[in-house]
Amino acid sequence: MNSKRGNYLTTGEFAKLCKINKQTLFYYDQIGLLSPVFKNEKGYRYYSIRQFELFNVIDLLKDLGMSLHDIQQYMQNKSPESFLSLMYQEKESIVKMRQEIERKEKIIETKINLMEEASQLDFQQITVEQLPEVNLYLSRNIENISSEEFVEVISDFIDELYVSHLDTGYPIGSITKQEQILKGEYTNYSYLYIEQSTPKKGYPYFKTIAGKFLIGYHIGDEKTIHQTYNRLFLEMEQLNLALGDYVLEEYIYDTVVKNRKEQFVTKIMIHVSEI
Amino acid sequence: MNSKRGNYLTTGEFAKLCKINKQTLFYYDQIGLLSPVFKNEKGYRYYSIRQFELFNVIDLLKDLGMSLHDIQQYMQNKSPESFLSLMYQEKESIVKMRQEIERKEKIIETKINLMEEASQLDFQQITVEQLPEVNLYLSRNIENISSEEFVEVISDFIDELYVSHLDTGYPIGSITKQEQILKGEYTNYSYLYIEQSTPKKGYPYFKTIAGKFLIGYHIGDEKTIHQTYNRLFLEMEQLNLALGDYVLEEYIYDTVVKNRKEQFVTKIMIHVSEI
DNA sequence: CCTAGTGTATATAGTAACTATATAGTCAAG
DNA sequence: CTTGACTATATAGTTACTATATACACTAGG
Repeated sequence: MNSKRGNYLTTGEFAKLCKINKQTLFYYDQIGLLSPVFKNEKGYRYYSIRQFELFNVIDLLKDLGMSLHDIQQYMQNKSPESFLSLMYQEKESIVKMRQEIERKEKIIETKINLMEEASQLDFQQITVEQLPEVNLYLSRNIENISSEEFVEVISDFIDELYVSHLDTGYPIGSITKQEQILKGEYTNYSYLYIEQSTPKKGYPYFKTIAGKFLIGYHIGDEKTIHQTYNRLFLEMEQLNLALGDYVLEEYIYDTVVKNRKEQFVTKIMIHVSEI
Repeated sequence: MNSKRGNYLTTGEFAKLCKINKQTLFYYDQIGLLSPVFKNEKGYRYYSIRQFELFNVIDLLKDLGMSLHDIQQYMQNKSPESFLSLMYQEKESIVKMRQEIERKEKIIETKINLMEEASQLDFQQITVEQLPEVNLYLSRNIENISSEEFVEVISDFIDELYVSHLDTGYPIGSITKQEQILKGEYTNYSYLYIEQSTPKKGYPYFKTIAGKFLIGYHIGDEKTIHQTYNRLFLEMEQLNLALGDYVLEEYIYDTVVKNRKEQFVTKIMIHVSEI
């Protein structure tokens, strides 16, 4: 039974088992991470089946983001105790990884929903809609702000999105107050915001928005947005609607899906009230 | 408002926002993946806040395993349609990634449990235990097999573990039939197995095992395992127990946690019956 | 026994995606 | 007008492979 070679595997066989390139095994041997149990007089490598379990652990640690160097450090002074504490540590890190993946899955779902919705839209159409409550996470106020301050606010805002996991795939939008709109300063925004499916309790800077909105779309660069505003104001007049407290702007198609600014599409939502 | 620089970010600012190395942005510009909206006459780069959303998408795709080259390919002919189909594709791949992570999380949990249990064991102790039902996934028969056949069976077995996701962190064990044990051929195994917390229906090669077992531990190389068997047989005699149908062997401490073979620990479970 | 085909080995170079270092120009504040 | 903190380019180094070139070994068929 189990003759000559005595249950050992050649490099090729072992590589196939591990589903990796044979060269990788040479490499692992070279750096001393995983060497065959013995080499014969011709230099042929022979691996034991037990080393497959070792390879699996190495592969696991690698997938969890550990460098080959660090894995080797562990392997050099391995013990049941150090293995156990390593596993506890990796358990923590994999939980974080899973949560990250789950977040990204949600972001992708949101992007899919947004794009599917967008594809159904007629950008020429102007509509009036009663918006149900929408939760917005706001930046600090950015009215009449300098470049330097703007950069700081943006950075803080995005850092907050990052640490509090508030980026769920929605675009960053902007709020402009009635005051600026009346002055024709359409790009003198008051706040940046990002929509949230559910409001997070205990955070400041949350605003819940609802009411009647006139919705239209601007195609092209931000610089020409006043034309679209004029078109929308005309429509408001005809419908006997007055400008409400603020206007929301959101990119529908931006640099992510279009090459040229002239093709960008911005959704403009004007808060309105009956006259 | 929003004076001179007009809401643009320098490379350093943008890098900080994206939480990446500034050099990486130079690199992305160089390979044409993500270039600033403009460079001034001194060569200074300026990024727009909208490019942050683009960076986020690039980063997302990168994390999902897409190469920078492929991301660039997409970016060169981007459109709402191609973005949508890319997202559908990535949604599928991220679901698979999540399932992989969940599997690895379970494997780590199993390893932790096994190591915690092992640390409580006294390897000198010989016990008799009534084992509740345990589900084992078996390899093909490997009695009196040649090296070549052994390699083939092992490969098929491990491939099956791989494709059917049967590796849940338990060690690979071996079953030896009474027949071989009586002949003193302790390493003429009949099957390899891996324990399963729940049996998968519809798979052949599943065996459910239960009954009375005499359990002892062999410390050291496989070659000296007959000594431990003799010790266990002596104990069986004293307890008036007869050898049952088979013996199970499992590594408790192997090459994953110990450096030298002399330190390996094998759990030996001898199926027994009252005389 | 020879040969073809498949395997093994080493050595070396190439790759992706950064990352670090060296050198030099820019800019704003005191 | 200098100092310190930025910007730039060019080039080399890093990690973890991956491919290629060359040579030796082993096995099965004629």
